[in-house]
Amino acid sequence: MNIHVVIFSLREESLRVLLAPGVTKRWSLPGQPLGKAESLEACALRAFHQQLNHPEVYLEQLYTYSGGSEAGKQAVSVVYFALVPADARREASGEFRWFRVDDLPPLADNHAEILAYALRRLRYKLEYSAVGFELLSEEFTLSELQHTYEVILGETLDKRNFRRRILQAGIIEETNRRRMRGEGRPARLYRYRPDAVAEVKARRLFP
Amino acid sequence: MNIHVVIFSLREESLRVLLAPGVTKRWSLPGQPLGKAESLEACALRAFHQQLNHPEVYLEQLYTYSGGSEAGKQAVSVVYFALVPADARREASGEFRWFRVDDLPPLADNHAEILAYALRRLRYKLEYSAVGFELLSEEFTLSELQHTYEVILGETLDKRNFRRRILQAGIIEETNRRRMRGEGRPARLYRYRPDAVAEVKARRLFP
DNA sequence: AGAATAGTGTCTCTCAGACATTATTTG
DNA sequence: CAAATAATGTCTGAGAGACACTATTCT
Repeated sequence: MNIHVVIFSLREESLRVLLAPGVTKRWSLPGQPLGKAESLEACALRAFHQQLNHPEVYLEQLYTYSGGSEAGKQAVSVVYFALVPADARREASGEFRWFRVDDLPPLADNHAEILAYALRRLRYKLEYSAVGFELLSEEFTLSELQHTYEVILGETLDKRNFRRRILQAGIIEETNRRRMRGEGRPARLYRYRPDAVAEVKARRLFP
Repeated sequence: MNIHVVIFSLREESLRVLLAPGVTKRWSLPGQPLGKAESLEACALRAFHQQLNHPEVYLEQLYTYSGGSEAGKQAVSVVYFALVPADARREASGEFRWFRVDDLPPLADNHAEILAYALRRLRYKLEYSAVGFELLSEEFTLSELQHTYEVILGETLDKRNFRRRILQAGIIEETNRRRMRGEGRPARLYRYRPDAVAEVKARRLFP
C-alpha cells in the first residue's frame, strides 16, 4: 500500500514533473509506503515534502491503481497530483530531477500511464476550475497567467479573449502594484480573490 | 483494505441506492475486503455481484478514503460507483434494500459523505457524458431518457430542447421499433449508437 | 369524440472566437 | 524616438433556453 505523487511545476518555460531515479535505469514517481494509522493525505504530503521543502501545495487525489509491480503480492497505489508555484525552488533531496512532460525518460512500472492520466486531468481541470493559479506566485500579471495556460495546454491563446474570460469569471482581482521589469510597459499585478481561493481550497482534497 | 460500491438504479420513479443492513441500526454500502492478488476492479465486481445478479454493469472508481472506521488500525477503502438498468431486478441476497437517495436511513462510518459525493459526481457526469443510458435498458424512448435525466438532476427539462440536444450529440440512433403501451401514441424506440457505446466503455474503469 | 402521450420549429439572447491598434515605460 | 510589452473593443456565428401546437393511437 503505497502513495505516489505526481508533482508538476513550471520551470524554464515548460511544464515539468519531478521524478526520482530508480534502482534500474528507469525513473519513477516519488512515493512513500502508507504508515499505520496515517491518513492518505498525510502520507501524500510526506512524500511531497521528502522532495520539496515548500509549505504551500495544491494536492488532489488522482486515482488508485492495483497490481502495479509484482504479481505475487498485492500492490495498491494511491496516486495524488501536486502543483507547486514556479518560484518554489527550495529543493531538499538531490537525486530527483525535473523533466519536461513532453520529453520523459523511461519510467518504472505503470508510471508512464499514470503520468499521462495526470496530465490529461490537469489540462481538463484547467478549463473548468481555477487550478492554473496554483502554479504561480501569489501576485502575477495577466501575461504570466496566460503563459501558464499556454504552456499547459500546449497551444497559444488570444490575448484579448483570454483576458475577457478570466476577468469575467471573477476569480482574480487587481492590486495596486505593478511589475517593473525594466522592459516595456509595466504590467498590473493581479491576485486570486480571497473568497475564490477559499472555494478552491474547500474542494482541494475532495474533488 | 476494502472495496465499497455505491449502486444506483431507477426504481419506482426515483433514483435509489442499494444498502446493506449493518450490525447496529445503521445501514452501509455493500463492500468486500480486497483479496490477495486481486485487482480493484475485480473486487468491486465481486462486491457488486454479491448483491445483484446482473451481468452488465457500468462501474467507475470514485475515490479512496482512509481512516473510515477504527483509529487503531488503518482502514483504507476504495469506493466505486455502479449504475444498473431499471429492468435488472434479479436480486441475489435478501438483506439489502433500495433506498431513495433523498430519503436515506442512518449510515455507518462516513458512508453518508461518500454517498453524497457519488451523487454529486453522477449528476455532474450526466451533463458531459453519456452515462444516463446506463440506467435504461437497451432500447428506450426519448421520454424515458428525459425522465431519467429529470429524476437524477431533480429538475424538469424542456421536451423540445432536450430532444434537440440529445439528438445532435449523436450518441443515440433511431430503431424501427416502437413502444406500444396501449395509452396514447406509441413512442419510437432509440438505442445508443454502437460506436458511441464503445467510447463510453473504453473510458469505463479509467476515467 | 375524448383521453393520453409523442413529436415538432422559431425566436432571442448570450457567449466564444477572430481580429489590430493604442498606451506606457525604459534606454 | 525606438524598442518592448501592456491594454483595450467590435463584429459575427453558434448554441442555449423559452415557448405552444399538431399527430397518432386506443377506448
